[in-house]
Amino acid sequence: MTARVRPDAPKAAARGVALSAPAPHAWFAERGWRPAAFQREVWAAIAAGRSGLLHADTGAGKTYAVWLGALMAFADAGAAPLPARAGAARAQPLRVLWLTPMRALAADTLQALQAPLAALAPDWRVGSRTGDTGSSERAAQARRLPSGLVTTPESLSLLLARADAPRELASVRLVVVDEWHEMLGNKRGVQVQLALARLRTWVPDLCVWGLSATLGNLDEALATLLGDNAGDGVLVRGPREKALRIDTLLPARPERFPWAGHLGKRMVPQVAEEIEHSGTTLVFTNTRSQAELWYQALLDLRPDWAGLIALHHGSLDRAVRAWVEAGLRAGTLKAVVCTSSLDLGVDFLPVERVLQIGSAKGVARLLQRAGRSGHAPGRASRITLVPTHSLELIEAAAVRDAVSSGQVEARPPPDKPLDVLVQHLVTVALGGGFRPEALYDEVRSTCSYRELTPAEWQWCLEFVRQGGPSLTAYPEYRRVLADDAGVWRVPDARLARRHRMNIGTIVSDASMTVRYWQRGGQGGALGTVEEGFIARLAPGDVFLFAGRPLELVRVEQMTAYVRRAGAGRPAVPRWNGGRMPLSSELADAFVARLTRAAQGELDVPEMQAAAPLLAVQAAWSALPVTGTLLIETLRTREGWHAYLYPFAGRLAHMGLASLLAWRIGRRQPATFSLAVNDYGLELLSATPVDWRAVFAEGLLDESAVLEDALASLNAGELRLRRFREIARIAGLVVQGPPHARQSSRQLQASASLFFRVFEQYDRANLLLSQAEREVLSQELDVARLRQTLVRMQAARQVWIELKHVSPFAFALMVERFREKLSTEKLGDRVARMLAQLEAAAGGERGAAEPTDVVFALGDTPARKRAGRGPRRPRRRS
DNA sequence: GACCTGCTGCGGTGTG
Repeated sequence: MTARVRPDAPKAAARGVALSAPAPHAWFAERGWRPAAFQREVWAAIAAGRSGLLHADTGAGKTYAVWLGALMAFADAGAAPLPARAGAARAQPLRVLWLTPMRALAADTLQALQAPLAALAPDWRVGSRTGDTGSSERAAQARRLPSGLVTTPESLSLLLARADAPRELASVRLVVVDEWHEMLGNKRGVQVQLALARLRTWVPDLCVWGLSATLGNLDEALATLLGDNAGDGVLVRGPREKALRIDTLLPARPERFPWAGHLGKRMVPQVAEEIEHSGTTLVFTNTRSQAELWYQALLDLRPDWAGLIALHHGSLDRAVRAWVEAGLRAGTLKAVVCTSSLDLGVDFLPVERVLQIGSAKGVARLLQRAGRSGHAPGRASRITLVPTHSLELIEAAAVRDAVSSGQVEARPPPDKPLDVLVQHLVTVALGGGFRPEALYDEVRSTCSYRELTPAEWQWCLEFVRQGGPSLTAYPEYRRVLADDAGVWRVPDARLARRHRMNIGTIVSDASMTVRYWQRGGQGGALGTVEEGFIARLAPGDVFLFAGRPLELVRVEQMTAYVRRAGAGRPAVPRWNGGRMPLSSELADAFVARLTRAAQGELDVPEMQAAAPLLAVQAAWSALPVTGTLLIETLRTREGWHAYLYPFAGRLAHMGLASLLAWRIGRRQPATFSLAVNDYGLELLSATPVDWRAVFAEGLLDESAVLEDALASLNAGELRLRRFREIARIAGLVVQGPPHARQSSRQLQASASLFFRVFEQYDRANLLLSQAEREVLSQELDVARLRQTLVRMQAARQVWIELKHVSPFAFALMVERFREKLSTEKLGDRVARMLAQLEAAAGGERGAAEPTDVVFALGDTPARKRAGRGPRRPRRRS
């Protein structure tokens, strides 16, 4: 193998990487491959035994990953030249572990690796191992692992739990973590960190490489991947991102475009038009029910597209989704309406257009989705934003600004989640056992646990030894015991099986399978919906799911049996999914846009389309711009309203709203209704509040924010919810085997029981405090909340006494009505509000009376029936 | 009494 000096690697040189990289093997040369600079950089680093992180933008990642996979063959060849090994009788032992976050990616990766590996290293066998792996392959792997193994973090943990793990895994030379950005910020990533620490103990000079898409904290991503060895890591950047085009589908009549709402059905005809004139299109929506509704709406408009457009989201059965994916690959589908379920995964070459309905909520997500189009080399990616209300026009302009200035979100790794550690302890006890002192050092070599205190460590040991003080009486919580030699092991095969069935950190929602009803047998599975939704239906009711109206036939054993239903007005399932807030990066770009608009700069089509709304906002109130805190107050029949726009995302706003309400309530008795969205929040009191006086009294003080936030919310309920997940991960409650799985309701009940027991008898239980920490950081976004308070204090306050509900306030008002809907359908009510607002906005501004909307909202059904108009406002002095 | 916000991802069963 020849070496070649590479003159152009300033970055690598700065970090001290060897400058020589092997030339491509003849097999590659014959195929015309000329490695790019960054590929050589990675290659050289691996040849030098260094670890690192390769960052390449979406769309190119897969390809690079494959090259990296080929590189590992060369890395290994350093020890034994390829030609000599070609005829080797004995296959290589496990050399390379390749981790992917998705089973589907494992299959793809394997396929891509097979040809180059067969040519370069014929004595290598490659295989994959995921939950999909068949029993014969499993049996073969139990005898002998392949030389290159593509697997998931969970399956790797299962490998670590094998008694022969130390011997079997000691031959590993290189671990590649694909899509590291997907795992870095969550507990799956923590599980990967722990597994890597384990492997490093057996293989001190283990080479570890991460592959990552665009990320705001690349250095941290590298450090987290490598733990204590980070000092030696190399960060390699791929070529500058490919051409990316972000445009917006502007509403036909911007001045009539709604100020609130999220479905965006008004845009259906325009979207259909775009689909009509494009190649294969992905239509991303933010929620599963929104995907269902959009799919239906498109079909209603274009019945001739039946069979040409499809639906894809996480609650659909895997077989259904596989069919859609195959259709995409084959290019037989014109469009697919989907959720994040198609963010990752198979490279769909034929995808030409990507449409994003509603806010993408973050820059990284937008880039990820844009990257799904124009996958072929030399083709640009294009994403078209489809706003669902007027404020999203501004967001569209903002997100493009953020992309061009490289403002991408960071994903911070979780801070020592003890549930994951507890699970890992049992895994390690199964996989050959451990000595606490040595394992403590190993665990602390990871980034997430480097601050783990001896007391916390002891607590975890005790917890796996006997379940902590309150569970000592139960044998199933005596999971790990020290043997005579002082090695901690799992003493019981039954406990071992129980643990293996519970490995992993993903905890799913309570859900029920939906199946076609068939006499004398089970019909095909369509997917899953939440138990709570089905519970509200009676047999005969119709709901929309998997893109078709279904009639509920009966419910049996966690399965809802259905048949096709005719036309009608179906219900749409609701899933209590995640609640992604607008990212700080995007919010900042949003405010920057408003600030420029306030200076008269409307230089892009989106801002021009938003101009009517901005004009009304400016005339009736003011634009919330950088450095100011806009506080709108309003007096209606409902009471005393205050609207604030901190732009901190809905999670922080929720915390902030309840915090403010609670602090005001401490000064004077008051009850508040709260409403939040990603832009701001509303406080509404039925009794008089002197807002200015209240805000003057240190209401925005950021000290004691933790205590106040917890006190102000129903923190108990939030903590319990969080604790349920923790209990599953820590192995306190287990699902049981697939054939006799407990219902999620049962699981929840037992988790709640533990919660209460711990609260009463074991207050020091660290899993309880972890639940609290997770509530604060993940449900309330406390760091952002605190930051926001600081920023609000420093800002200049702009007080506006509203006469009309301002456009920004309008969205919040709608939000609140969603919560407590009475006699009127939300849609009707919003439509009426809109009509009146538009009338007010369209008429002579001075002439409009301060009535309309606000007071119409206070209209009672009785008055409406009596045909009387809205009551006149009772004006305050 | 419906509802028109709320994403994604994995794993296990068996033994000659």
